[in-house]
Amino acid sequence: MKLKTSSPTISDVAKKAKVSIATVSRVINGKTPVVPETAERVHRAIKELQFVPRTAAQVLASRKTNTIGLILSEIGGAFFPHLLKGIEAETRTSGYELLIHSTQGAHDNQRKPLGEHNTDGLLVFTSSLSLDELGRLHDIQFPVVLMHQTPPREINVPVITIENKDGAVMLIDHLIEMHGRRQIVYMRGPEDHEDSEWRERGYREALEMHNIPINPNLIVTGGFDEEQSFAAMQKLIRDGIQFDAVFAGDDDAAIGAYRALKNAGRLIPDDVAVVGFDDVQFSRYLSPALTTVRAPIEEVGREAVRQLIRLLNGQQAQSLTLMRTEMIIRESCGCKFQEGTSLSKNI
Amino acid sequence: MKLKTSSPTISDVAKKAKVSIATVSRVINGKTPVVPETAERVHRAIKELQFVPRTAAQVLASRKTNTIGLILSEIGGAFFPHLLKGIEAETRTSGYELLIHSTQGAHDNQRKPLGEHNTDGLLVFTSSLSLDELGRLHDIQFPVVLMHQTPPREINVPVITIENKDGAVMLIDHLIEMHGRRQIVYMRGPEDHEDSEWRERGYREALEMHNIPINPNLIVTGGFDEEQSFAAMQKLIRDGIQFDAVFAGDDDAAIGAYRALKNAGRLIPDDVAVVGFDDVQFSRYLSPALTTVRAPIEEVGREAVRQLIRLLNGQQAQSLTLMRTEMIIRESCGCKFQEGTSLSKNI
DNA sequence: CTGAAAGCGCTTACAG
DNA sequence: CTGAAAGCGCTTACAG
Repeated sequence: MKLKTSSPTISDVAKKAKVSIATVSRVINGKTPVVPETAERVHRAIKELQFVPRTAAQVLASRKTNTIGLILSEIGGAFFPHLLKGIEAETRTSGYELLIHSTQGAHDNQRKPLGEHNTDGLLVFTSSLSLDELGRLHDIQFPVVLMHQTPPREINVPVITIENKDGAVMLIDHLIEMHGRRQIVYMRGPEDHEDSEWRERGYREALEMHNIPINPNLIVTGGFDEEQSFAAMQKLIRDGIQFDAVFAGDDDAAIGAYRALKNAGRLIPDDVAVVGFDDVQFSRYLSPALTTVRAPIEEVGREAVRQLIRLLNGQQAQSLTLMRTEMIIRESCGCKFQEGTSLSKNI
Repeated sequence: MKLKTSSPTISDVAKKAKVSIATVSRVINGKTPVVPETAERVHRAIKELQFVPRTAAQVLASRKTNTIGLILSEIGGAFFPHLLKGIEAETRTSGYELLIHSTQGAHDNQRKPLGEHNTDGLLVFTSSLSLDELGRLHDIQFPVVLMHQTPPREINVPVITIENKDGAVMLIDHLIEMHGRRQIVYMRGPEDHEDSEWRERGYREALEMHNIPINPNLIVTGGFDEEQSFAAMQKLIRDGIQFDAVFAGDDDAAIGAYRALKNAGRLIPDDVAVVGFDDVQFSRYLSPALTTVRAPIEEVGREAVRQLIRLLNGQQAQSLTLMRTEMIIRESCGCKFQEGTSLSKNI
């Protein structure tokens, strides 16, 4: 005796349409041809019973989850919405579902929130997955695409990332050549953050090209974070270190730098030029509007999904996709624009 | 003969640990007592085989997905990251997974990306779910919590929302009483957006309280969107409508208003005061810093998850949770602050 | 505390 | 084009 409390199953539909469950399954999946009249009966039965196939049963039987997992360390930060927007859009148009998990810094190797047990493939942003887990997934040939992180050489996993070094070089060149700055602070991102390392490399190379010696006092840690960068900038000022420009590492850190500089009564850009990296939403609205490098973050997300789907389809994926960056000149570097146009020129 | 290419299953573990699959299941779930030595053997087998239980099989057998679904209309907008951050955090600490789907405005009633077939309960932001679908879920008693949307009376579903009207009244009162503004524009949000309707009600009531007649020319549509609000504000200016203040509807719309006003050479706040709603991340960084109402968006997300989990546990949920809003006075209303402190005072 | 077995609700060769 | 049946990999009464 069937309880009427639970949702209808495929057998209920089959009974009502007077066909086998195999036929119901076929009209739902639409891959195998079914006689139109029969299909019509099935459709009616589905509608009347308000039948929705249980995903778990489909997944178990078909061994396809139709779901992509996204693992990142934290949801906060102005960077994240751009990334998610691209990923979500591309995932949706591809007909996949999106499962999101934020590790919040803690790699707990015990529970595996996202993996081969509940997704068809994984998108991983920076170092949000332990190397052990990454290695394990690689061993079982589970599809994974990395964003803004290069795997160890023995792990061949596609990577999508951006031209960090070139971007940094453009910024530093501009500060030196156009605005005559020579004492430029670099604010590092979090430990072991690849973006940060490449940006620092660009910073160093650009200084060397202009025969400006690297001053270790000018390299501090801003953590790609407003608060941390605020504190770091305050300390720099308190310590009496001389500088005439700041490469904040990213735009979030630039905000912290702005705040510390303004609190100390330093004028931006007259006393200190400030540049960021990423060109997140708020950057153009800062006062002064932030000169930065535009990272095609949304496109990184889209491309990561595309490559992952290639993998899911058994196709070759591109092992490295390096996206171009572009300098966006606004006012914080010292360039002048007419009042009234500043808000609109880069939109 | 078992193929070695596929991942290990619970039977592989059972075999290796020399127990039944039932016992393996029990040590994994930890609910039923198991003799320590046996459990130890099972744990070792799991580790050696790198066994991860297939979620689909667990879900199918246990009839619990352990997953919460989030449906919203769009990922963009400065509002969204705050909401997601709260939802994600609370979901994670509760041990649930989070499945996200954005409808992008299109209600396709055919495919049901999120529902009873793949989640234990649903979080719905504004009108991203059709009333039909909402009714269907309610009929089958599927747990749903609404955010920023009141359901039809016959559908009793918990709602989390904010004090929109009070917030709007505070803003308008402030503009009138502190800054002597009387020709205040209100920029509506999208069609049928409940937040927008309540804010408009607050706007109207506050004007009436001060015996200022409502001027229909001053009520336009900004769509809670930068571009749309930019266009609306431009049209207002082009049409020669007189006004000395703008209540932008939300902070995204305030940006559009800023841009249009600056392009037209109107000074904010001297010529036109501007106020927003939400207090999203960038609001304090605008120039001039935006006076707005702080909506506890992240907390709305957290509370929605909490209420949903009550439902999942068979407990009563609160049918309406109304969150307090708070006015954040910065500079765009006409209040003066010393240069150098403006960026930090509301952090 | 443990095992045998039924069952969760689908998909998919296989045969016709 | 369609059906009977095996199987996907777990959980959970039931019995002991």
